[in-house]
Amino acid sequence: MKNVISKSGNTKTALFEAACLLFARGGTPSLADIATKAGVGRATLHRHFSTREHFLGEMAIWALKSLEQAGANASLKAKSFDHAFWLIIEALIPLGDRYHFLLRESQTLSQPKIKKSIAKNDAEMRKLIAHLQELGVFNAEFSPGWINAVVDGLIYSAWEQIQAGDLAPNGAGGLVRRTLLGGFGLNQQ
Amino acid sequence: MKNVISKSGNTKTALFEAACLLFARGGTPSLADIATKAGVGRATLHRHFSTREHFLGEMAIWALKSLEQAGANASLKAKSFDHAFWLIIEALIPLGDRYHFLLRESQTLSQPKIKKSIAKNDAEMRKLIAHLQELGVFNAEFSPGWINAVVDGLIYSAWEQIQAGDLAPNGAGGLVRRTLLGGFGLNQQ
DNA sequence: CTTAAATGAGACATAAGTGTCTCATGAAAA
DNA sequence: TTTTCATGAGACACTTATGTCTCATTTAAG
Repeated sequence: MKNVISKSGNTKTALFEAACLLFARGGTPSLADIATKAGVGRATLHRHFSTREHFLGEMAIWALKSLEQAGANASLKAKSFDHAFWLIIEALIPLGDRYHFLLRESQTLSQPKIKKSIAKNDAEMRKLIAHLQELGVFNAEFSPGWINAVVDGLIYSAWEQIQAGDLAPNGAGGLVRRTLLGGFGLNQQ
Repeated sequence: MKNVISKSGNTKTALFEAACLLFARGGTPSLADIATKAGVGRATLHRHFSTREHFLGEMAIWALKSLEQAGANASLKAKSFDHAFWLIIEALIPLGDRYHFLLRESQTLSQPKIKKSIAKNDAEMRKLIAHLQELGVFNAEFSPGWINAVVDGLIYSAWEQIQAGDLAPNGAGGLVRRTLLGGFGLNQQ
């Protein structure tokens, strides 16, 4: 019996990762573009996914699971809610392109299950933020929804700058943290 | 002789605004979708624009000019560089969808002139940010490039929340300002 | 009121992307 | 080494979007 971590699994992952990069550039890449970027034949893509919609649906599930896994792994190492939050951010930055795909592009899919999962994770994030506000980590003056939206944007911006070579990967988590906590002002409050 | 601010001008503007909204939803809308959203016939769109590429090019120019105009108008009222910056932000938030289109979607166009103009405006923004760092408004610890990227993200996030009804338009400018200057921490620096 | 301009609708042709299929090749498992 | 599985290439059919055109209608200007 064949090892389930097969080349098939590698092929799918290569396709999903290629698609993420192409979507991050803007526009809507064709299946042919995605296959080429992944280094596989278009026929191979069609062997694994019957339609474009099917491919994007599976991709969204893959992105969701890997992001949830990254978040869960980060939370396991946490010593506090505060710590957990920053570890999650750090874990999500390298996955900024698939995070962006999940929040932006996959919304056009008619996949209530995925939308539900995204909404659930979003609600959990806002809950954590609200809790951190109670703990005095975040200013309660701001709505958790707004802080959450800003966090999403920072994760993607950091990923983009790393991609462009303008930001060192190892320093990204700290940069996002300092940006979120202190802003860019000089103690003018 | 007909008034140049004609229905033709109104038709084009309706198409550009409709396209902005559709692009903001994610995905790549068809010309038929855009025409329908704008409330005009597809043949009419094709009378004004010979190809899809032509339409998107003209749209990018329109977006660029209106954003530049909004920025220039804001700068005229400014009493200082600091003041100018915040007035520009406030002016750009309601145009968040076309700002987003310009930065994201139009990058896929093969239009060096537009890319050049976008790069020029971007450089000017970073220059203003660097100047504000010298003035002590912004913390020089952060790169102007990073601050600029965060500003772009905040403008779009604010626009999205207004669109969704989660943020009052009149309070958006102040929210972005407080976010940028103070972050979400509680004076933990 | 008349004329001109703009537009809508829809048919048709073209182009691009998608989906299916077959044959051949390469890689991996038995 | 043989067999099985995965894949590549490319042809072909289908679908969708785009681009063109004509006729009719509406709107605006004279």
